[in-house]
Amino acid sequence: VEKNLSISKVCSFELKTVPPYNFELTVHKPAGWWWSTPHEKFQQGTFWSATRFTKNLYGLKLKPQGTTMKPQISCQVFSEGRVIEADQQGLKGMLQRALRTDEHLTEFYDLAKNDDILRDIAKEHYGMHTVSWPELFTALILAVTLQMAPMKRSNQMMDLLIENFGEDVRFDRKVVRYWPSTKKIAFTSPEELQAKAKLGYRAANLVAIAQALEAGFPSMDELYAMAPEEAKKKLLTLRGIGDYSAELVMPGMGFPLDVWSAKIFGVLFRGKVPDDPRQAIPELKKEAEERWGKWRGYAFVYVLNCLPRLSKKVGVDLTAF
DNA sequence: GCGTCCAGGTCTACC
DNA sequence: GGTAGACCTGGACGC
Repeated sequence: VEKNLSISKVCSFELKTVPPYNFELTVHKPAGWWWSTPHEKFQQGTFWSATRFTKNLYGLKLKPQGTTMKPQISCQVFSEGRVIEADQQGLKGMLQRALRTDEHLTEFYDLAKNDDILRDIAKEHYGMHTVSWPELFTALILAVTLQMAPMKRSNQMMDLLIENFGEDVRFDRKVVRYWPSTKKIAFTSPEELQAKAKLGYRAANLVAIAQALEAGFPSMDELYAMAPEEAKKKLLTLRGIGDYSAELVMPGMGFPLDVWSAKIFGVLFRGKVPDDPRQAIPELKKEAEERWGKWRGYAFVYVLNCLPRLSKKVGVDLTAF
């Protein structure tokens, strides 16, 4: 009989963050988006999640200390075996990058003060940072399953991928279900992915992506170390990854408009839903860049996490699209 | 019940 | 360099 072996704690450290930083709003966004896996847990101020780093699975227990203005995050890492010093440092760097602990928001809030769309919502979620994805492959899975499908179907594909090809991380008396590895998907046939995860035409793309990553594609940390344009160009070489997906995979670098968000920003910028939302995407992206510059990624996240308040303000139900 | 339509894009084949 | 058409397939809808 297989035992539910729990993995044990291997290291802990503190992460200093640049204020203002609200940990809960940052990892547990009001609109419900997850940080690393849909099955991570946030209970009574503590956050249990998981990630893969240099092929190993880790359980993560993160707890905010202090306040939004004097913030710090206590991190505990759980793993099957010992973790060498280099990987500990690597994990720490990954967390800093993915939790945006070193990002100064002063400039964004100054901009928001004079912006009709952002003024109120920046105050409402003061201290909320954007995050980046811990692991590249899982971000690519999200991008691929969001393509050309209603949200319900995308969720179904992701759930089935985790259920049939993913792994459980057991630690600290919690179970966090986690995404499949690149290795697992690289050696799975598109037909099997279609049958078991209902991926449709996306199955072949996902296998090709997994194989490209297995063959030595840069990691997420390495992509963030590149110039943004170079990183995007690299992502675009992956099969099935286009403009929208590349910007979704590296949030903060662009303005990943799809048909759904184009409707929302159409209302906010022009007072109405564009007649042809897909066609309007390039113009709306340009408008966002002119209006918010390098902070457009932040504006994107604040807007999409404050739809109820914005709906009241503009008199259109933005949550209904 | 059944048929039809299309979705939180991307790629290819043609101009 | 720009743009129709095809792409899997489960729901949502009309009848």
